[in-house]
Amino acid sequence: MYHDVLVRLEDAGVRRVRSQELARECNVRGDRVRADLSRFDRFGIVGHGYDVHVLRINLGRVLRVQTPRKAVLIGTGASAEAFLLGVAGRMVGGRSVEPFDVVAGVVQSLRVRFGVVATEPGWAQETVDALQMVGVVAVLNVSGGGVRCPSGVVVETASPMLSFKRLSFLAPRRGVRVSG
Amino acid sequence: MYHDVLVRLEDAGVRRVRSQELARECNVRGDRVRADLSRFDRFGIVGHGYDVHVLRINLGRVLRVQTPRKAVLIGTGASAEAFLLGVAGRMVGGRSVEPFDVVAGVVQSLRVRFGVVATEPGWAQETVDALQMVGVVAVLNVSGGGVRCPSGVVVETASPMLSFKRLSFLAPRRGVRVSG
DNA sequence: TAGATTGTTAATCGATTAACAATC
DNA sequence: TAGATTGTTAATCGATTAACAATC
Repeated sequence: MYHDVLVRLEDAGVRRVRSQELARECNVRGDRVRADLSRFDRFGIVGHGYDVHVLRINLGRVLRVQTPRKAVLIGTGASAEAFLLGVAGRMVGGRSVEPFDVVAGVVQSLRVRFGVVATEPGWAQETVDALQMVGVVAVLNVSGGGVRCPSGVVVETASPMLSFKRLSFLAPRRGVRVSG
Repeated sequence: MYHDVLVRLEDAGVRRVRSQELARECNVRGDRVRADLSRFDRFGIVGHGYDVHVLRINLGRVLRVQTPRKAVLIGTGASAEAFLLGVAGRMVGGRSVEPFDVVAGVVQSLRVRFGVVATEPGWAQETVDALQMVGVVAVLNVSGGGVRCPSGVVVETASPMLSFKRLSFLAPRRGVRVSG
């Protein structure tokens, strides 16, 4: 979240940022930003805030987004296309459809560690299990299906349906005030 | 999360479910499920677990997903299409492109409370602000852009880029064991 | 009655908030 | 030196876990 904002700020030519400004962009409080960042190191200059570039680089290192990561995307439908568009910011060319065994072989020999599951919902579990078998350790599940995560694997599920149910519960209701 | 699983179970014809089984599907523990559910009511039968249908209905009521909710989707690109596909489970027909003022008028007069922002990233903030002005109280932001949420509005941002950065940090690294 | 499983209470843990000393 | 802002410590809060009594 902070990293995203820092990238935006740097692109906009901003040099210096205070914890409160960063907080505002992220809908949190200034002390929360400082507490979070200081878990890793002292990135700021007391009395002056943070150097945007320096903080972006350091946070990138912490998140390990500096070094390129090989990832495999399983699925051919609209979710797959939407994911590619969302990550690359543009349409990505060059696809071919291969049997899963072939894909698994490539994943294994190239030591791919990250996976995105964009299959039909009913195939999500099987796909994650298969990816785990060939060495994938982190999976983003955008299939809409549920997944029990095998040991040794981190699974993050992103589903518009789930997000919508959460919103439906969290939406402010007239006359009801919720703390936090 | 629980509601999603219950819908799947009911579709599969399952009548009864124990907290541990529900937990397994959601990658949590049985006592967590019981603690969560009992925040709202006593849905279960001691010694026998939960009736899938009864629990689904009750949880649906809590989440307010039973009553249909009017929502407005702003945006015409692939994110918008992908969202529709993800929610409806199929392609949805019947679109027309209207000036935003017209859309705002319709939102206001139909008292639409939910919004999905699938514009280009740079327009997300402006769109959320405009929706707030015409009475929207909950927004799902799938634009890829950042949004500061105006008061009185709940914003949930879903971004593949963000999810990927999180995974990149959480992914198990050889030799490092993390608690939790 | 015996066995199973919920719902609740108490204990633990971690995350957020508040306050402020350190220091640029 | 004065003002601003970080990083840290202590206090608060809420969420998770553990244990078990209640009861179907």
